[in-house]
Amino acid sequence: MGRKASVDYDQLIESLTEVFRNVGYEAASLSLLEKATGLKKASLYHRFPQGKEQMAHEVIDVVKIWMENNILTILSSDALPEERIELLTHCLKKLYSGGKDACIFNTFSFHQDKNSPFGKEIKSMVLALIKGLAGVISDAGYEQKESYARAERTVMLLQGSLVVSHAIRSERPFLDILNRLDIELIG
Amino acid sequence: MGRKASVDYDQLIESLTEVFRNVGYEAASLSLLEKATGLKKASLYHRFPQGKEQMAHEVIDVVKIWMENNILTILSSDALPEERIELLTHCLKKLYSGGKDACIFNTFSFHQDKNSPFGKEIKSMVLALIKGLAGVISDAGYEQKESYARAERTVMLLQGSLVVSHAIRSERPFLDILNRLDIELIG
DNA sequence: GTCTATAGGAAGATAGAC
DNA sequence: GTCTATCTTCCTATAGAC
Repeated sequence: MGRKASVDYDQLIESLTEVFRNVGYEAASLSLLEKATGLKKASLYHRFPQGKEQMAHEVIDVVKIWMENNILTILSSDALPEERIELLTHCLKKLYSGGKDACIFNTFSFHQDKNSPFGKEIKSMVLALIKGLAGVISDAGYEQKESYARAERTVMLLQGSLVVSHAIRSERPFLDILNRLDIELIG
Repeated sequence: MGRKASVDYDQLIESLTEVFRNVGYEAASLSLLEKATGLKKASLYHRFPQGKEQMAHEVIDVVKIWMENNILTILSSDALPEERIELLTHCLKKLYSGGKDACIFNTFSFHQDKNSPFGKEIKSMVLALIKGLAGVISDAGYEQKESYARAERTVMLLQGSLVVSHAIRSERPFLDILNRLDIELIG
């Protein structure tokens, strides 16, 4: 009785991430996190002595590093803008499971306190993403101001398409936007 | 001691709405709802015997009626498309407090259970909004398919701009989209 | 129709055995 | 490093006085 779980850190964070981003921080109870990770509460506290808030912070940190190593690396590569956008498209499709999963940028923006403990990290990630996209657009020949506007607009469309996809329970809106990513960015 | 509150139904629903849409269903504890409404838990249960879930349902119902009587009425009026869009813009600006408030379509799409008890209502509201917008676009001369695509895209942009505005803690992205509403819809 | 008081359970968090 | 058992706090919900 009482099988031991033993999960490596990456797997652990991945499970936590899935819960946090799909139900939100407050609704992510330790019971849900137990089920998702296969670890008991006490084990989670052993790994994250500060509890749920620490879990969320580490989730955000890992997502940030993932974004830097994947999205932002793709965007700042020396490939052609069209090729970078093609890679980005596949990356986003996988990241959001084709529209089924929510985005942490959205989820973690809701909080009981007006100023959530995650606000600063989320803000810097969103701004970094917009900046990265603006770089590709600039490389495609647009001037800086227009590049930033297009980048921000594309982030809005992606976020909005996820909201609409979840609301109407269809992945089509998200996939439609993904398929037009090149047009939105540099078309 | 123990001042009586006595709040009329509309004021009550408005207070509940503010909590629900800004922190989400799960995080909207009765304590928060008490503070927002000025009524004690037992009084809230007197008004809503089914508890929190009933409160949320009635909030959604009132929002739906508000949407029909305001947004959808504006969109289907016999004024010029440009004039309807102008009215819509003011309406949305007020509804979301210039970008400060979140949208119930987004908030209520997150739930512990994969199938939330509010999913159907939210879905039908979002589809009704898209349909209403598509009507204006059609009236401006676009064909049906293109009208629907533009309408859906505009809803995405609005939702996405709210997400981005909250994430970067600036109302500018939302206000930017509002200022371009006419271009997005019939430009 | 509102309140105080409280039941009953789930939440976050800890102690200590293995 | 994981577990069971427990603690305390908060949450949803109810009983009953006014």
